Amino acid sequence: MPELPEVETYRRYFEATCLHQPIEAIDVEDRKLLTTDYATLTETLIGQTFVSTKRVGKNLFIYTNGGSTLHMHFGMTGDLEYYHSSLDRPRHARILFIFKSGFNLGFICPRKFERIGLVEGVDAYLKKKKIAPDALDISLEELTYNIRKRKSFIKPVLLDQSTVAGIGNWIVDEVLFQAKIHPEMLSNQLNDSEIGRIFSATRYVLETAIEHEANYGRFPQHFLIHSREWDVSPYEDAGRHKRCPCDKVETEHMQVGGRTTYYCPECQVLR
DNA sequence: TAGCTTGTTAGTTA
DNA sequence: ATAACTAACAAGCT
Repeated sequence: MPELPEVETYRRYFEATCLHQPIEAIDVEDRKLLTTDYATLTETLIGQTFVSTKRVGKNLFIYTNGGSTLHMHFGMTGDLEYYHSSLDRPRHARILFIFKSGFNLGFICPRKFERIGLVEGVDAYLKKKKIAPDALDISLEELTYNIRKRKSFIKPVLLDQSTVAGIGNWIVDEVLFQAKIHPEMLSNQLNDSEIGRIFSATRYVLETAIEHEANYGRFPQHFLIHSREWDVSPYEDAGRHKRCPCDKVETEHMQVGGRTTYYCPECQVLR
């Protein structure tokens, strides 16, 4: 589920656990997960310490005391877990950063869509990958420009990381719901009011999600996300409801751009 | 069980 | 050349 709020939560977790400890070893179960060859990765990082972090969209960058930059992308199912005893090694922790302190950071990737590697620099990486400013940093002007220059359904345009960075399939549905915009509105036909609502809703949804450490079950009841079907604990399941918060109709779902899309046919009408 | 899945990108088409 | 769209990627879950 790693959209922007998860990655921000991982970033804070990493900062709280992994800084300033010499790296003793790196264990890689499957080298396909690396974007840097294994020898270079270990030769560069062993003996160094992590000193600070930066997040842009769904990308986490970690700086070391030796001037290197490590990049992590969490794909669809990535996670981090810091632990001590090797008996506690989490399931699917396919890359381990083993610190001299005896603690370990597990990079968890059940479906192997995740990636780790060294990058030359954050700005160069973002430019090469055509990643737009972070969804919490982008200006209304730049967002407006990036939306209007495209001619497609607004949902896939917002999912495109070159429009704005950090929005994934669940957040985009929530943003469009809060902004009261149908996911199949054409991006180049949105007026200033509508784009303004997308801009505000993006910040509101992301800030709320980060506050709750991306724990969707705890989101406010007027969020559309409670209509989604997902794997939750029985506690969270009790908060799930298919009725739109507007209380007029049930939410519906369809495919937009090949992705499952939830929306309220009453609140989000095609114009 | 066969079909679904949160992200990204190579490949195809226009 | 560029933009839009689709399918594929890997593996786990139901």
